[in-house]
Amino acid sequence: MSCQINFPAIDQYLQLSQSHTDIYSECLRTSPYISSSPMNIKNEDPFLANESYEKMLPPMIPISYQNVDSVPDSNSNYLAEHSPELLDLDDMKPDILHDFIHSSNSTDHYNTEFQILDCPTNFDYNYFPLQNTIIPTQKPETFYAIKDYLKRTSSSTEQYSTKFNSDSNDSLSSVSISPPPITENKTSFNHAETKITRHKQNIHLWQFLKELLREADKHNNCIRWLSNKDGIFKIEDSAHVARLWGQRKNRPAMNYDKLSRSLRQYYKKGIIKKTIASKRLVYQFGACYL
DNA sequence: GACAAGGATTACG
DNA sequence: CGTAATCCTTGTC
Repeated sequence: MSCQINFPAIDQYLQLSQSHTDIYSECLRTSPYISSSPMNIKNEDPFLANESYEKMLPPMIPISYQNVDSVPDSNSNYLAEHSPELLDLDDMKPDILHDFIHSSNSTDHYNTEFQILDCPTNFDYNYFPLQNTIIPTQKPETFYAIKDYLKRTSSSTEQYSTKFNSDSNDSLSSVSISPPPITENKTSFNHAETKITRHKQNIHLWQFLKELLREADKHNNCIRWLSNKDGIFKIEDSAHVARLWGQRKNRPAMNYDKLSRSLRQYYKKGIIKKTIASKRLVYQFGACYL
């Protein structure tokens, strides 16, 4: 069972990798997640076999071949010679994810399942987990599916059997996700030699503000939406918001003066702007960051 | 006095 | 190098 999906970043990956036929063949051979037809998703994975996940996951891309110093087959020499020319697939994941998110957002089928909050043009892969990017509205499995996808693509050494528990204050049910099959071929690669880096979560101010806006009730309404649709919000208690920001960043000396300076730095990037009729303590997220 | 705008410098990952 | 933190000046309400 397969489905057609179009992801430019994956296209690019495949295009580049096609010149390395042997390597690409090796990718196919060693990964159960990418089919011989580039745009098809194979459903050998029990995780993907679930109908509800079928269209939601981009093909799993094998982790980077860079730094692989022992390839236990006849392609060993070829890989060793060509691996520096290959893209670091870890580096491509942001683009792939970006494609995926935008694709999901623009597809009617998914519009009712996702609420995309953040789709910055300079998608920051370092900033995970995704719960600050995607809010599950109807199908928590969808959210967890992505989360699990990221988990699996970012760390092949982790155990895949993960149980995600929903917050107690909403109606989301918990979902158990089974481990994907690890083939002999796949595990034969020396993954320990590949650079699998878990970047430390480093939240940005605009992301933090969105977080507060999402749970305004928890913070005495120190910040609230004036127009959620247009991304216009008002800081009702500047000192409180600054204090919360300072707590998050472990900067006890944070105040609104400094926080607002950081906000103004966003102007030229289009992340945040002042509203047309500029009002005190009222800001607006740029269209790409809604 | 609180906020806005933005220059300059420094800190940090 | 990018993002903030920090400090500062000038201006508005």
